[in-house]
Amino acid sequence: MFIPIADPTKEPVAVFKAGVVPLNMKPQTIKVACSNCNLRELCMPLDLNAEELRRIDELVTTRRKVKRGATLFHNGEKFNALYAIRTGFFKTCVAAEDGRDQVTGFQMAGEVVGLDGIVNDHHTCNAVALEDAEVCVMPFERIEELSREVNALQRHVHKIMSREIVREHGVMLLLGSMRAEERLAAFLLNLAQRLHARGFSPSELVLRMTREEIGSYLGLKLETVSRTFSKFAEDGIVEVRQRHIRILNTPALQHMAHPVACH
Amino acid sequence: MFIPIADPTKEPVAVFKAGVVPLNMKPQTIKVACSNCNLRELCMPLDLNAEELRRIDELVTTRRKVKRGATLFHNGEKFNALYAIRTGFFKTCVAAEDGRDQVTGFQMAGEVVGLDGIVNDHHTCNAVALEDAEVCVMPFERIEELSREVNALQRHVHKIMSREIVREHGVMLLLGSMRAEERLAAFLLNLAQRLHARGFSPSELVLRMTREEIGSYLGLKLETVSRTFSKFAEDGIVEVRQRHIRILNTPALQHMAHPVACH
DNA sequence: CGCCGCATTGACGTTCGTCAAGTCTAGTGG
DNA sequence: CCACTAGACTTGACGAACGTCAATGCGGCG
Repeated sequence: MFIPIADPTKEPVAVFKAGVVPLNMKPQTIKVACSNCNLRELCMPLDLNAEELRRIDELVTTRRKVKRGATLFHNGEKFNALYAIRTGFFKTCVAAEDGRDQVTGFQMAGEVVGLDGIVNDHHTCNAVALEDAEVCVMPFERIEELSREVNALQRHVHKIMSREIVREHGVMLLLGSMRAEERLAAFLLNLAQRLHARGFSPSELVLRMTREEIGSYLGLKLETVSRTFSKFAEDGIVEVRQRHIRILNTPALQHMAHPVACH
Repeated sequence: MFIPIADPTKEPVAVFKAGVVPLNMKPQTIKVACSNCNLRELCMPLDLNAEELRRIDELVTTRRKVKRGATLFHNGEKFNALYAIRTGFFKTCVAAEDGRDQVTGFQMAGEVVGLDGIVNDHHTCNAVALEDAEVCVMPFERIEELSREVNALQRHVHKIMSREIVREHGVMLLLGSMRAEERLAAFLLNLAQRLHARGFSPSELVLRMTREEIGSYLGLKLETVSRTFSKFAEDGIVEVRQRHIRILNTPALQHMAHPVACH
């Protein structure tokens, strides 16, 4: 099956609890270099020797907190850096000049945002935190410099960009040829799978975005999203309580997401 | 205005006739190194010194002819190289396992295809020639090697990938929130603009793809594409004779593509 | 406790998809 | 050079899916 949303788990990844830190350390004393970050498997290359690991630590100059509702970067802003999400949840959206806007993705811990800014040296979309978040700032100049010397990093950067392109192909398939139920099913499965890869339950999730944001991403109106949730609930496929979702019947949901495999 | 399809003209580009070569040379004697290719401004970085230009010529190992209807690469195939289109016209499409497929883009001379293959070392879509075509084969290993040494090339590769991401954002906006007329208008304007940048008329174009392929790209059925063409013709905005299109009223078309800018 | 934003649900309308018939054109072979 | 054919395109009638508008419900936060 083709999974239409970002999938960093294509490369083997250890399962862990995101955000868990030893209780006997105060938060501000925690050394958060990439080399000992528990998200390293998600946002950094795997096969690094000690020397390379040390150099990779130079990539992140600062970290930055972004409050819920605040923007990490916005359309038109000068592009300087890519951002690796440490904690929190983002949406990215592009705006048509007539005011409509389209959510182009939802990003969570370990994923990288900002790739849109490279072409024109300015960002072409907005990245908005859907919950309080923290990101690692990686100046692009430094990424380019370092990836000339560390082959694994160069390869990694290429893969991250290619992965985003492939993800968007999947979204195009979804938007271009799926019906409402198929879209929502694919969306839920993808979210669940990404959360599962981060150590959360594979069947229980809390949506960080509104029905309207889901609708924008899926090319549907919020009422249609709501109705489709209700239909899934009636059919006993998921349990829906506001933003709390429990997937009761994963195979059924998968079957919805890929329709008529057999005629 | 947001233009939802690949736009290599964001960087300044000389206007020229594609495919024009001196008549006194036999085709097979033509030396086609990047350094003297008339498409260089489109697929290669601009600011290279003589030494770098020479090295760039090493990028293209071979050229490959692809007959109309044949595939350049297909889903599942091992990824080895990126391809710069010298002549001809391609579509790329992803397939859902149930048989539906979605056209993800149309590519013409000077554009690069194959980026989807980098993540998993295998292509995830098909690239099919819509007319007899010729491509420059650029082994990806070599691209990576060389871009470690030629900064402008490194930057260029990053930009090409980022541009593709931004293009796809535009397609998502189109698929997610535009109506049929808006989609087709945006599509025609984009095609015309890209052809214009290659030295063709800004208002007259020959479609290389079927109504069905246009429909797949735009998330519409072929009948809807056909009807929308007819409506544009009735309104005197374009003249349609099969695949020959003449844009009679560009501003009107632009107005269709961005709807209600003012309420 | 009350308010406000988000979510749900219903009734109705529009757009686009489906099905079907018919036309045009480019390409093929006699 | 012309007739034939298959594929592509057009057009119409109808229906389904989703959007729109509106009323109501719910829950979290101050």
